[in-house]
Amino acid sequence: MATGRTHRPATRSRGIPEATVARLPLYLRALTALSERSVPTVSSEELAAAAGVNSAKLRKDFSYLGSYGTRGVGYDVEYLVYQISRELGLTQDWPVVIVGIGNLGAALANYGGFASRGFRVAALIDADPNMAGKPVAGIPVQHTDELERIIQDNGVSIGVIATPAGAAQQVCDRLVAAGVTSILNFAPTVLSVPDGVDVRKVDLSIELQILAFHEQRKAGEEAAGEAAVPAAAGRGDSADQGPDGDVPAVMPA
Amino acid sequence: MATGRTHRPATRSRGIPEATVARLPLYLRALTALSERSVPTVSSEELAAAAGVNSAKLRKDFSYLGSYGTRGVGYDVEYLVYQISRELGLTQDWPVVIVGIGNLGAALANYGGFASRGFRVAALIDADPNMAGKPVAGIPVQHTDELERIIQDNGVSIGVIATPAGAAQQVCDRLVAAGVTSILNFAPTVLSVPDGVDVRKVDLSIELQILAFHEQRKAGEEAAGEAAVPAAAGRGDSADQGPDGDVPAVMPA
DNA sequence: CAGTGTGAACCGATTCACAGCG
DNA sequence: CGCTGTGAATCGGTTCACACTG
Repeated sequence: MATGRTHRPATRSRGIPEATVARLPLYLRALTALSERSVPTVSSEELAAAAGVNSAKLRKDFSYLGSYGTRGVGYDVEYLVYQISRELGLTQDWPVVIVGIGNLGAALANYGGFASRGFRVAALIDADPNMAGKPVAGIPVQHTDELERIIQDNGVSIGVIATPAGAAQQVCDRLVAAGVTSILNFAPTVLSVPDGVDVRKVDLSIELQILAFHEQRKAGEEAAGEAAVPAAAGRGDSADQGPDGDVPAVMPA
Repeated sequence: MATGRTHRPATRSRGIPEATVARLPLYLRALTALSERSVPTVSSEELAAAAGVNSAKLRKDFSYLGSYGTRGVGYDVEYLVYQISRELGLTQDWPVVIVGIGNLGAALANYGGFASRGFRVAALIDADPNMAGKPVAGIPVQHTDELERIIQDNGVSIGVIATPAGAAQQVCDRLVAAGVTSILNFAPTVLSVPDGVDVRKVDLSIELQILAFHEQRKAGEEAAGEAAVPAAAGRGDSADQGPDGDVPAVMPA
């Protein structure tokens, strides 16, 4: 869906399915953990369990990247870490700016997962003049007026929006005008962007609402007779942790 | 994917596709905005634009709920708000607990989107004794020791984990043992839970990594000749904002 | 012979296109 | 006549099952 129309119909050399791309970070995390424990190789079965997917899917995913395994043995952990990092573009480091330094923005700024993996928080930006200069996560907050200069000076192409919903579109427009081409949006709004700009959305309340839906189902089904809930032994580790599970949601808009 | 095996093979009365469920909150938000502006009816086209999806998908989605529209006219905003709220189970209100009151936990506690839509933050829980008693978003933080009691006293069935990765599984186990059956996990770990418990995951760094992948693609393709990037007129509002775009990711695990 | 790599079957979701209705 | 509702076509992704290989 997302990857809408006319998204590169040609130059279709190595087309990795979006669903696969969305899982690569998952594999990468699991592999990194193995790497830290100096595990040399893993089987698809083991790695799949660690990443929370099933092994057939994992093997299929890797087959899109190339044949990096050894039959009868498994995958070389270090090698795979490298290949996936490269595929995701994490061998270079990406400067990102975070706009909107409220609780959420601060949480993002402090989030270790960014710095550790190819991302560098180039600047924190907020509209509140009182915030200007204050350090958050060791980085001084700068005023929105500086936005364009910051983007350009640092060659930023990825922006994170953590502002209130009302400000999001305006911030988005300025980011895009200044040269940002990928946006991670935490504000609960639909952003409209020109063609060629990718937007991903993370929406906290939507996730809860989806859980509520399923929760309601569970409650309703107790009554509905039937041998409901087979209640197979606890701790069924195998199944998909369906991350965002999902489908990517990137769109040229 | 997520909705793995043997998930209610029977009692298949009103089966709403997971992909549709994941979009209902989106429609609901757009409808709420229209409702506040006292707009009485919308066409599928208009509503789809406001929600960031295409109209065919929206109509198909609504068709799973029933025939709530009027041909030649559109949908009644108020009525639809009610129907979707009911379908999502938001007419009742769900007490939730947030475990791990760091920056992220605090951001979640302050997040207006929860309280406004069927959710009530019943308690904030943190392992740090120094946090105990401190109010965050007007709610006093309680110590982890109280977790089981809090869950039971408040009949909490939905828990939010915003702890560091290392603590997540342990917290999860305790939540589940105390009776929680839906978990929203912000910690970058794969949680394993018994059958019948739903887990949804929100992972900040994964989203960025997916953006990086696409960003890298864009950079690479400039060189690769070809009439790349047709650059259709700016601000293409129609296309999917593919929210989490996604596929649900709920799993009985 | 254990475990990868992959064609083929399957399944759910999206899109198309138009019949049906207010 | 305009817009909904939906069967049919299509697409992308997942699962199956097994041939192949180190």
